Amino acid sequence: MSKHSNLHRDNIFQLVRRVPRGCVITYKDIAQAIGHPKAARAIGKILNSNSKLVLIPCHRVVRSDGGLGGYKLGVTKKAALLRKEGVKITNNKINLKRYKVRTPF
DNA sequence: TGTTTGACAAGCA
DNA sequence: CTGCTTGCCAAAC
Repeated sequence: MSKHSNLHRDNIFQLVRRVPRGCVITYKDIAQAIGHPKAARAIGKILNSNSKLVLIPCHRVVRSDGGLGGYKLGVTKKAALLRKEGVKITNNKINLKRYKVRTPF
């Protein structure tokens, strides 16, 4: 059950899985990490296929402008999860300077 | 195999 | 600051 293009997909999921509680990462950061700086748009599409929402905290993936982005179960749910982890959201925006992970990639 | 679709991003008016 | 346009990439049609 291994298709070749799943390599990136798995990279993405494993990367997101490392994002600690109370922190966020951007779609763009992920794109750069897998070697496709311009593929941010495709990241969301791939995360959308994430079936293991509990194992992979994709609610911690947000837009590079601090916007929430989307979520399989709706942005409302996403915002609730983030707030529960201590991430403050003001006017539907997140302070990346404060919550974004320090790139250990 | 060509076209359309999105959980994006950057530039510009 | 807000809204529109163009570029990108993987997956679904």
